[in-house]
Amino acid sequence: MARTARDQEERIRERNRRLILKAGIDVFSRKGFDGTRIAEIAEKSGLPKANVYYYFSSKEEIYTAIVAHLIESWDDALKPITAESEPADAFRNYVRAKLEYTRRNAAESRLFASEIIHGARFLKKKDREHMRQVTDRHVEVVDGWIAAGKMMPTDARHLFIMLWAATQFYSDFEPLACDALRKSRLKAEDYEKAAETVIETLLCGILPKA
Amino acid sequence: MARTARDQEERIRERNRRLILKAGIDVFSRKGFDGTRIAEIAEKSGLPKANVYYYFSSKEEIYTAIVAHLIESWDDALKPITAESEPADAFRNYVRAKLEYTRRNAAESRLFASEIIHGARFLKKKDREHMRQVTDRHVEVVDGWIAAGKMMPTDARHLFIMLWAATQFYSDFEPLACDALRKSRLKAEDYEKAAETVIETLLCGILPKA
DNA sequence: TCGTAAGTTGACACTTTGGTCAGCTTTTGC
DNA sequence: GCAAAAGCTGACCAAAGTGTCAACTTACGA
Repeated sequence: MARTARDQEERIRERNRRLILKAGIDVFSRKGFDGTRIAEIAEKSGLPKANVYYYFSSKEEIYTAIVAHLIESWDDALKPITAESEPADAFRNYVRAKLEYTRRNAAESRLFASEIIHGARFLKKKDREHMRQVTDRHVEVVDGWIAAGKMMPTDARHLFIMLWAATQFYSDFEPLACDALRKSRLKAEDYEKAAETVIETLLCGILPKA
Repeated sequence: MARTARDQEERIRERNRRLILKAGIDVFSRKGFDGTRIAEIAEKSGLPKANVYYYFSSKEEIYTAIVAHLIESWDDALKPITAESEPADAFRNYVRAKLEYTRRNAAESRLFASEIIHGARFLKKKDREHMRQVTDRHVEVVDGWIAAGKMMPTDARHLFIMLWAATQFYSDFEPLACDALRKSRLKAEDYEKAAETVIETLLCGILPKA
């Protein structure tokens, strides 16, 4: 038999933990930390409540596990920003990748947004430091582009904030986005149009060329 | 004596309701709807809990009163966008006004952001419709500018989303903004710099002119 | 000054909910 | 096959938190 004891054990652990975390993302993102009841996570994951506590020792532990995990997964979206690439291509790809990511992972995105809005209570020092360093590295890249005359002189840090803000908005504040666009739901094509507008506005400006 | 009975009565009512709403903004913005305990609002407002329930029949009523009130106060920030003004001036003034407003009213801003992120559960139909109509009117103005050749053709609705996103970010996601800017706290000058960057980026684009 | 309405409040009832636990079943390693 | 470890779970508890209430005080109007 191919599956060893250890294998099987890990399989059960992993499967159930994943079920719990997945249900947690769903509920936490809709209700926030305090609004979430473990009973609902248990229900969603198809496990009895006591079983949830067998794998996680507290509500906070589930929550922080989710937050920590999704921070890692964001690094990918920033990949397009490298010193070797051309600014125009890099920003185009970044905006597209980020919008696509938040569209597909809207729940995680909202969960994180809610966490930050309420003061980043449960965001671990380590994870914050990681994000700061990733930002620093990308700021350096942009400053390099500016020094090389490939870009107008701009404050790179504020620029990244604008990019983050614009790309998060559609998923995090979906009700507002829907209202502003006069749509009942956002579809892939709305995100396409969003990417287009953000990119065009950023790269070309909104005034007629002098 | 100038103050009549009616006056006095209103004075007490108004004063206490205001105390409660003010405390509510503070606590709701930090803890969210579910994380907020009426006891804490009572404490902050210096009133006993039972007295809070004398003026508001439920937690939800306090919350929705706050949300409804702050939606009105936002209309002011959009004042600069009128058909008569020049696009460049209008956007400049709008961004400045909005950033200044959110800086001074960060708690309200976060409270509203949290409400939207969690699905706008308590946002009244009437208030949503009001916001939609305000947006519509401003979209018409921008479309007018475009038709008159004063602006590059751009999707006005996505443009307003970008503006909203960028101007809300610094207050709503202050911890992230601090990290990105490598500051421990945001000061007025940081908002100044933010306004500058947003305006420059929007109006001129980030690439060297062709 | 006195009756009435408004305002105040400590104590309490009731529900929700995070977390525990003791005993059970299943799986594993040998 | 069997002991030990891992996994499972219904029942329970204590804390917290919303909303109520009946009695009390203050303010007002005539």
